[in-house]
Amino acid sequence: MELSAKYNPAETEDKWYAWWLENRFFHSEPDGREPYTVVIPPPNVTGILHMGHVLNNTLNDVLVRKARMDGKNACWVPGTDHASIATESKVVAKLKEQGISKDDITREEFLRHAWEWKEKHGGIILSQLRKLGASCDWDRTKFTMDPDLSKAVINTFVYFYNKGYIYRGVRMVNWDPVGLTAVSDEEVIHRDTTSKFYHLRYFISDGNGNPTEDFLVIATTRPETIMADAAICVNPADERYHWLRGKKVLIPLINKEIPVIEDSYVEMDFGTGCLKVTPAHDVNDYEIGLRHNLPVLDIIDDHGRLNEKARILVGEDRFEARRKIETMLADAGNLVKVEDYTSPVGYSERTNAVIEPRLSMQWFLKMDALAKDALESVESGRVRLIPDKYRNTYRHWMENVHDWCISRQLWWGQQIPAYYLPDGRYVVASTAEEALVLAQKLDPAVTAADLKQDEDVLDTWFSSWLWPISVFDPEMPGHPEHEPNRDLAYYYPTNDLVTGPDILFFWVARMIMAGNEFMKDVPFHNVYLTGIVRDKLGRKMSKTLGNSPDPLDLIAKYGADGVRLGMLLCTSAGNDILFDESQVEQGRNFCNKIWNAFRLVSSWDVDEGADRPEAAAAAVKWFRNRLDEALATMEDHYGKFRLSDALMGIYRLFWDDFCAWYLELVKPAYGAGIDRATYDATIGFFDSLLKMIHPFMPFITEELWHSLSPRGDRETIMLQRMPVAGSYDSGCISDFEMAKEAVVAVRAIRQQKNISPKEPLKLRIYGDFPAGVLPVVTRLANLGSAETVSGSAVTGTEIPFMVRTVKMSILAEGLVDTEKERVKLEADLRYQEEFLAIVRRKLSNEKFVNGAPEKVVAAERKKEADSISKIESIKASLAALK
RNA sequence: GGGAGCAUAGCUCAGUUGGUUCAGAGCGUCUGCCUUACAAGCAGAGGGUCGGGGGUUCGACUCCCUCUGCUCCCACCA
Repeated sequence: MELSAKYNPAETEDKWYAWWLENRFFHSEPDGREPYTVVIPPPNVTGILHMGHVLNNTLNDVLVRKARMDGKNACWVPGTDHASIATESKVVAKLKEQGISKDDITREEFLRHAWEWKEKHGGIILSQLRKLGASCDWDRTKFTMDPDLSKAVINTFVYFYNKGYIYRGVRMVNWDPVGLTAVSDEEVIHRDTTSKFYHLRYFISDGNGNPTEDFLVIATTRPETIMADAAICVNPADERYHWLRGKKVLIPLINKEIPVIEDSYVEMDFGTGCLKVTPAHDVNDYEIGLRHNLPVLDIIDDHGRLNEKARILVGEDRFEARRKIETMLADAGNLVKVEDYTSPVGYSERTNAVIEPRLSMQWFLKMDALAKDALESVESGRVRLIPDKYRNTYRHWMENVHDWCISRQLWWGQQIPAYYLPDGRYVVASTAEEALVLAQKLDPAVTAADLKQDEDVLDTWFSSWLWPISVFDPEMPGHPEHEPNRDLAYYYPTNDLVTGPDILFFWVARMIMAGNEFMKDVPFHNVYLTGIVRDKLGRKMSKTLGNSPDPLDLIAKYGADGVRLGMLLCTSAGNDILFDESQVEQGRNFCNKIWNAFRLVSSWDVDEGADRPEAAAAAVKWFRNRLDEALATMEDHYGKFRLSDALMGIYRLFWDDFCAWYLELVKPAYGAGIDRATYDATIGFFDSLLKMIHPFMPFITEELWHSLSPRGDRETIMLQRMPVAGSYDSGCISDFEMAKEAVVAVRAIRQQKNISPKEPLKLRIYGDFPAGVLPVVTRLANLGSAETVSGSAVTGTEIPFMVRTVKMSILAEGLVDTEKERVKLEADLRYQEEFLAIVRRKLSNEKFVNGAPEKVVAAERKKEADSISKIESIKASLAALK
């Protein structure tokens, strides 16, 4: 069969993936083997594949495939996250397009739309992962809102409630006026934002609500909230304002009288030293309000608009109101000045809306005890963070954790299992039936119809923190006394988790908490934290910037193997990835290289009668050792999660060692057959190389592995054992390296002297050269002859060169430019003499000889000896030139 | 404001306890090649006083101090 000179991934990738699925090679069931378990960081159910997913899942797949080939029972559990706020906002937007407002429909109707949306878009990202080659056990696909997983979430809530960890209360929370829900502290992104600093004049009241001549000036960034001011606050130590004690001031525009209070919270040297206290709309002000028993007046509604309590600008958006009130204040004579100002402003991670600190009734989970154990899990090393610089960050977070606001004012998610009695009291239970029983203990008259379930749902992370447990046994969360089922007992704890550092606290830390709580064991042993995928210019890839390529386009253009390789080549743990399409091109080129190496080998015909050439024998011996060496290095890199190093090692092994040296050495002459021993060895090497490459490039390796030798119907490379490093002879490798150096030197001479590669050259060797690899030089440097001569008298018709300490020369009558050679040799001589002087200076330093380890000193002495012999050799060559 | 990290070739990065010519790799660049596996290729070459300065040491890319530049995390100065 004629093979194309270019590898065509489109012809192989879908075929093999379908075949893998058909044979259920990815499927895992508990058995006697050692398990290797990974759970996918569940992507948003309605999401589509982006470069971050490609990075993450490629790394995951490499680890899983490697473990599988190491003979472990590898299980990679896929699934999706319901992503309550992200999904809900998408559904709201889609309904809006259809002219439907969320306010006009019931919860049940909305959820019906949401589930439709989920059914329609929910599978997309998972099918995209298949394109990438991800070897997930699709039979185990889970969704965080599957009925059993949702039940686990509810049980968890009830468990922590009964344990006293969950409480309900009015607290200042981060309100997202676009998502219309509270979000947790972790979901707020602080960004420096330019705004204005308004200096406002508040007149002192005469006691009857009328302004006097006197006034004070406050500085604020939020003039639209002045109507909610409850006081003006100064530092008690601030003598400038002692005259204000006991006074009342009037809020501009609405002339509302508020007191002046003192609190050391106020910084005297910031702004004017006068702070307006607005308890409803600022976290600190709220705290001050509590201390001073100030009233709370909430003038901003859910959507971020001023409500009727503001008295003016009612119905205006907060930012619009800010613009308008500036003019109004100026007109009223209350605006002293406006300065430009930059300060951190909180934005919603999901909707990018400016967060409004707002007082509201929410559910919280106490974190201190959970965080303490989760910190210990990492500090003790039971969970290893890779790279470990994240341990510091992790510790800091765990030591400063706040209680977790777990309620969300959304519909898409697990509804909080709290049931209210008509009198306002409530009970918490897993089901309405159980709730009724509890409620009737409080009030025997209560009926099922009287009970009203809490409207809110739980934070998405309140379900995903159970993921490593609930995907195996959803009965377990909330029931620590439950006997783990067969799957959970076998697969838990999982081995490695690959995820981004941006969700270290959202997700990773909380999974550790849930694992400790319900399993009394950590959920995973290693957390490999990837970098963020950025573009060439270092900008984060994002939809809005439009700088993120569509992974599927890349796969179509370069093949999945090429994309995987391109991603992995620039990946070191924890560092950001500067992605560029040229890397994918490199990946594609590597596919092509492998493909063409195969084409070469497959074109060979074995000649059973042929003898093995010396060069081939040397090549086989060397490559056998080299392969073992490379395998040992590879294992070392895997052990340290240095996957791009492991890959690069294999890449060079294949391209340089195997293709450029080995194959060139064993390649039979055109039209000639190859001897059996060399052929078999080559097929064996190729087989090993394909296995080494397979975790990184699963498709092409499966394709070629099947073509390389006859295989059974259900034989797959993915279930072959990874070659194991044997012991190797480094002397053999070193000898071969010396032969390579000689070949390179001769080739360089050809280039310099413009000698065709086809012209056989005569080589002279002055000294000892490892005899076993001489045929290598003869073959690849295309030598007509190679003779070993004694002495060092190079004649004027030779071009001398050094390979390590061995002098060699090429006989090249008529091509030797004596003058040039002399200049070159003299330069070499000067270099060597300087080098020798440095070495001798070291060796004559007693402190060095006495202080340095023996090995180092011995090495220096060898340098000295080598240098002396080189100098002698160069001098002899120079003498011969004269 | 607090904390962490980074700075090595044109670009992206290795360099594991200070010590074999340890200053490396990949890509890119330059030169010569359509050589019967591969021009998505082959052969060869050039390129860095390891951010600046100081210190410890027989010896520093590696350890310490300092300066400069960048990044990230955390944080309630309105």
